[in-house]
Amino acid sequence: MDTTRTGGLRERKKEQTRAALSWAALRLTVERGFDNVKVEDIATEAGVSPRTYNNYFSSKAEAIVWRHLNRARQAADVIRARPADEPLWDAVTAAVLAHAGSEHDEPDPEWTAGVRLMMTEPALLGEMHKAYAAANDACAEAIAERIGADPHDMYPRLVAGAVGVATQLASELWLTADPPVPLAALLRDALDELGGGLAR
Amino acid sequence: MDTTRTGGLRERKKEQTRAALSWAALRLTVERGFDNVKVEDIATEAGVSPRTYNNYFSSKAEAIVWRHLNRARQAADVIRARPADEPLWDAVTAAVLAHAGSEHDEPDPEWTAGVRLMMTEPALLGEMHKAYAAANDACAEAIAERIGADPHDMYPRLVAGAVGVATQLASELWLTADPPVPLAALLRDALDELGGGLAR
DNA sequence: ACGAATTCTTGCGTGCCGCGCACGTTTACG
DNA sequence: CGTAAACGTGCGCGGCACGCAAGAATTCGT
Repeated sequence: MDTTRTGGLRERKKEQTRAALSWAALRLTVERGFDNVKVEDIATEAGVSPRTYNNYFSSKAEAIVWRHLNRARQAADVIRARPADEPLWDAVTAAVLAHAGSEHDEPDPEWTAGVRLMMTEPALLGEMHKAYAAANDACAEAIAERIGADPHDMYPRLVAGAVGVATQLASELWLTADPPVPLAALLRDALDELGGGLAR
Repeated sequence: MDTTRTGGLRERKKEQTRAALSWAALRLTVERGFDNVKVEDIATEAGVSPRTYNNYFSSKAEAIVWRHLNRARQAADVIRARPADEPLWDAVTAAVLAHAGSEHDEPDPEWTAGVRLMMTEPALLGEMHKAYAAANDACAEAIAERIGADPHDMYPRLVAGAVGVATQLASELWLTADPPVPLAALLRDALDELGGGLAR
């Protein structure tokens, strides 16, 4: 009876409208600019009441960033999927690189537009950083599992945080690179630098 | 005629009211909680019109975090003040440690309350992360100067970002440490780990 | 298979916030 | 000392987040 693996029919519908909402918010904001979009527009676009919109997201920014946050969270699963005998840093590096579109660019213009929007619009910067922080926590948990540490310890969270910084920085440089540069290369550079030690 | 080094009489008055505003916002929010404080209260507390408040800060969160941001910016100057022959990482480490209350704790309860508030109240998290990002940019600029690199290069910004993560993480662990631990120790641990390389 | 209970959606109303506009006052400068 | 620029302030508007309660849809027990 279940079309997907998650049983609840109701939950699937919820996630579906939530995704539609976030998608509509992103699309409209890219088209018109952040403050030329009213909540009513987003709700209408997704076929829902404006009031319902606020049952899913408590701010415009939250709706827009949600997709990006979801994607960032998956990085934790990719880390978990790495072979257990791999050294931690190699596993993390490989996971991040694999998660960010292996080696050749498939820019996915819709997604890059989203990233560029987040970094451009000041009203979204805060929410973006919150999303990165949440993703870092998820990664820290995965890393802690892997090395058998407490998720509240310093080391796993430090590693996760450093990876987050590298990702953010690589993304930003990638967006503003005048001769386009593959994202994977930037990521690898940043991660290698962190892995090798900043004191040199 | 000038009581301080910055000449403009007008500018000093501006910075003064801005500081008063930020201080009032912080104090009231610590006392009553974030959404039990109205802008009118903050403005009244600082002896200014509510309308004027919005000429200085465009949101409650911005006002509260402003002091913290200002303090974080100073870290860049501390880095610049380090002897030029010192290796980069040592200079950065020393600067951060010196900037965060050398070795023995002078908790400054007013300030710790502010930090705890920022990390507790979800409505402030976004603005806090934005502040850290701005501070990172300032530090990256100082670092770039020191090593004679372009501020837009990857390396200085990576170093600054890593330091920012270490600072954030150390602060958080410090606030939630059941047997109190000196902040400097946590900072040193995090920075050493980053300096020595995360691949081990 | 059918009715009850839980959950979701929606309309309405409220309080607050950010900001544009215009005017009076204060400050800087020649 | 007079002119011009910058600042503070009152007024008002559009929008947003959310509490509340009623209606609709879905799940579950039997």
